[in-house]
Amino acid sequence: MATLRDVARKAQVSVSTVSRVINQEPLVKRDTRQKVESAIDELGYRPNRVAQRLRSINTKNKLIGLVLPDIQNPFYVDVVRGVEEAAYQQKFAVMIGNFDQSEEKEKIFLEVLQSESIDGLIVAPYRNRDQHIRKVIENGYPVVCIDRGLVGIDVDVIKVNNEAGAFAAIDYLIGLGHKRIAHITGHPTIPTTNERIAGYERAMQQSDLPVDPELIRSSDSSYQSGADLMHELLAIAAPPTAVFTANNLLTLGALKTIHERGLDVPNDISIVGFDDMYWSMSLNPPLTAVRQSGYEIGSRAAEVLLQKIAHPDRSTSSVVLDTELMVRESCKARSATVG
Amino acid sequence: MATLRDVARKAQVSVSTVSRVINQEPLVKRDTRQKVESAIDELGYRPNRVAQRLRSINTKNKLIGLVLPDIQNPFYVDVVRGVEEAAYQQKFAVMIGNFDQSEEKEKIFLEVLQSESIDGLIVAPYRNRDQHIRKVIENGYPVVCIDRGLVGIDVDVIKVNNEAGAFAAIDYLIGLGHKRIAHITGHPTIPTTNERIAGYERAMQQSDLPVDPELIRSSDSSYQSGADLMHELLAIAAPPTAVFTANNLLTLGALKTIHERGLDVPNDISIVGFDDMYWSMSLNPPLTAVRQSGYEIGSRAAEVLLQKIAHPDRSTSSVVLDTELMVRESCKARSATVG
DNA sequence: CATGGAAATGAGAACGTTCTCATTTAAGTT
DNA sequence: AACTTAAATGAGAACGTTCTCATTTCCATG
Repeated sequence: MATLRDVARKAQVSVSTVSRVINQEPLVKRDTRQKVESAIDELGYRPNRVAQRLRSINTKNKLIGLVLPDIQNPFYVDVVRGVEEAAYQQKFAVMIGNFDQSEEKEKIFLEVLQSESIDGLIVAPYRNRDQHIRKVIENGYPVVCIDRGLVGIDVDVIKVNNEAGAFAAIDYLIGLGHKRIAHITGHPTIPTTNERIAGYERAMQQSDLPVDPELIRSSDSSYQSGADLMHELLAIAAPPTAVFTANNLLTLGALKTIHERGLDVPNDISIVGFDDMYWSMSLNPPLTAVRQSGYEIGSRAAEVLLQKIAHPDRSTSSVVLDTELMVRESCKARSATVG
Repeated sequence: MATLRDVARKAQVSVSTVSRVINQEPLVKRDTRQKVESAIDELGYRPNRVAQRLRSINTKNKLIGLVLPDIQNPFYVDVVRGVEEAAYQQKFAVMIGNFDQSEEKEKIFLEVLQSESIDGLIVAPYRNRDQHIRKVIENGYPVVCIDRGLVGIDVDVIKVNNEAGAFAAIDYLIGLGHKRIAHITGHPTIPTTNERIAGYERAMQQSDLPVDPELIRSSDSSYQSGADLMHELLAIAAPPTAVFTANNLLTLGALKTIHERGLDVPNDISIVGFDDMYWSMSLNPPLTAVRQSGYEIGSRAAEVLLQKIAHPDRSTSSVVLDTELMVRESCKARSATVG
């Protein structure tokens, strides 16, 4: 790789001048600039980002980190795409770390990021009292959170209106005549879970329907839990006629149980999922789902982060995006007399 | 962040000694080592990887790149997980780039990687005559390819036995009594496509079945193409009784058309897909598919790359992994008289 | 008690940039 | 022409490491 020196030698100018040309500083005469530029072209010179990074105190590093709990979740894949897109526009590189919900891996990755001297970090905290991330913030790195914030720290957050999204789903089911609506959801310590439960309850209460605690089941957000909890729900005395699942893995698990039991969607049971996936319409029947745009969340998060990097004393803010109910064919009207 | 100097000052030794301790070099007296280690602990020192990277000629960078054409494809997500796992074990960080099949983005990302002075690169070339990657190899970077190699360059490849995988799928369908078996596949310029077609043909010929060119349809590997080609296939005079789709997006597209037409899987038509997904079993009916383990491909690729980085003059090799036919419920026996 | 040699440590250049400050060059003013 | 000021360029330190080479310390041996 050619270096600044090589270019300088070739263009017969000093290293400083070449640096100025590269950084588009104005104080360079036109023909010097051209001389340098052609030398750069001839040598195929590209600045060494590592050296740039080492030298520059905090600007110019042009590298941000993205830390995700589970890259297998299609929602986060969309986030990745959104972040990359926004970052590329400003010539930032993105370092992605997926920690598979392992705290140990998360810690390692956060350390790597810091010793790579990144400019900032986008993170979807697994818990909202994540100590490792807290430490990163205390070290002075700009951080933007996705999905949920952190307790006790004022931090930028990009999230979705979970309460309203859940409300819309339940309200839709109620509108179809459902009265016994189950909710399979994640761990109750996670804020998004509570928000979704709140939306569920508000919709039920607004229509004067009872909130039966037996119908709200939570555990971790895994495929297996979805299957197990659905199993439990089908076993109770007055089983639900509709179910609202709080994320895509739970949805798939619930569907598995439903199919295993030989039940038909939507004739025997209706289902609405939180999280739309690009293949939701390929399920049979196509799934009705609450869509949250991971892409938009990612790109907004990146924009906020880049601004924060540029203006470190910018005050923190919180962006709440809307969800959209994608009505497909997994729900069916229920005559008022039944259920 | 504390630096080497800070540690040296605190431990009352020279910078060189601290460096030696960090790099586990043997020439340090036991109690000096302890003094330094406790200073490191007290200051919470972590080596600055950027500086390490700048200084070390080619060893020790501890950073590899991973370049993927489409991170939305669950197959590549598995690859990511495999690569990360193997890399972490040796304290390598992974820089992931997803270029969404855009040559421009791919080029930018490859340039970024090089100016980050990575140690090596794992790449799934979109085409097998990718000029950008070729240039990276010529620049002397160790490169391992996934899925396909590059024409005219001797490069390490980790791939799957596509021919055998396709053969198994078709042979299975033939065993069920199918005779008119369609194949929806990707662009014929892509080597994997040809290999899968070859497997298809060999299976047909082995059972003395005609290879009807009308039944083999190819275009790009998109969802839309899957839907369109399925449409075409259902319109011909003697439509197929079974279809083999060459990747997951094509499978989903084909399923969409089948469902739209009100056809039933597997009673009206059987389907086998190449690429298994974690939610394949949640489709209705659960999809029979040829499984290639992205995770294993990724981890093997990382292992080979790390070895190559450690021993640059290692000769290139090619690893071919087996596929596995996951029989579920999307295929049904066909009586010999029909079709 | 030198003394030779290994073991342990230190001094300082180097990696490729940026950035501050000094110097040179150009241009304008009287 | 002499002087002032602004524009353009250059010299060299600095970033936090590694690494070569030199120096010091230590111990065993004659």
